[in-house]
Amino acid sequence: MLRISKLTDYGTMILVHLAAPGRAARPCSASDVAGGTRLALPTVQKLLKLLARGALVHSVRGAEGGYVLARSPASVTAADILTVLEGPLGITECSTADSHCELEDGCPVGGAWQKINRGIRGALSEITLADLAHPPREFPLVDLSGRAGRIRQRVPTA
Amino acid sequence: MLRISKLTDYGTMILVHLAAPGRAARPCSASDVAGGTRLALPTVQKLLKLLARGALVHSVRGAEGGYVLARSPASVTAADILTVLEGPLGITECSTADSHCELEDGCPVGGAWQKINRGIRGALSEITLADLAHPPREFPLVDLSGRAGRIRQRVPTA
DNA sequence: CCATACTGGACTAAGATTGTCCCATATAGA
DNA sequence: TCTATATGGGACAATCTTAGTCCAGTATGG
Repeated sequence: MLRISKLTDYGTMILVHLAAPGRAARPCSASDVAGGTRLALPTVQKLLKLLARGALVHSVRGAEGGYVLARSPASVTAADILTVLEGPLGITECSTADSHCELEDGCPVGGAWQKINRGIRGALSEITLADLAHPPREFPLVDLSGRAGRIRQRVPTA
Repeated sequence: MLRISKLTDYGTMILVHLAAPGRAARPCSASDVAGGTRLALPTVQKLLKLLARGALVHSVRGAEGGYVLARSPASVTAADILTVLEGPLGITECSTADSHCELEDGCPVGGAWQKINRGIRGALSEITLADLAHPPREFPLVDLSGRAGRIRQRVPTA
């Protein structure tokens, strides 16, 4: 629960790939990224478009084109990524957009969700892409579950 | 994004309803709860079953039966509620159950999700049902969005 | 007994998510 | 100029999840 979508997870992987040192020099094509992340090409293409539209990566069209990180890894937070890939964050529907709540008045719960929301947003804002990209050791991995893997989309054949 | 399901939102309303002072005395039937919360009866029944199975409410069968809060409102956290209604919490699939990640090794992102996970869990553990039930004023409602309503299921007719 | 209520599960409809593909456009280099 | 390489912007179907409803079974107070 409270889960982020797989696409978002993939998108994060892509950003991490682009954040690797040296990749800021020349653009990295979608194919390159797909190869490097072992994600399926069409999916990578889709995600990169989204990331470009969200201004997290900069795109260069044409031959020799590709994608480059738009900002420094340290300045991109997890909250930024989630916002771009999943829309404005909010735990309940009401806490995001223009929602017409039929019980606005007698709804004492809303305020608390907002507080929780802020807590979550805080946690998401503390992690930057640099943190994600880099050190596997910095996070104790206290492990709420016993496993640290992640389900990945299997690449068809190529 | 990072949204909780409507069912969870409804479930929280139900708990808040049951946490009202005086309701700990005699059991409250599903119909009562539906009436009090303006949610549809079948939905309330379903949710109450889940809450009972999760040991958040205690059920009394037979005539004059119903549901009573199993613990004091102050001892039930939002994390408890979410866990019961949406299963073990975890931002990514890998962070919850037994997932077989095909890229376990070269996956530097996992650890960071765990950290984010802990931040979120912390935020969720700070809010109790008592907070949710009670004071509408205690939470500043800094308002990340401009609205504070919540979409509710419309009761058919009755 | 019988009306009241919970228990467990099945079931459908609706919606969101995933993953793929196609065509238009832009550009580097021969 | 021409061509191969890439992105841009959708459309699209398959699939999974969510939401909501309903029914047969069991327990219990009066």
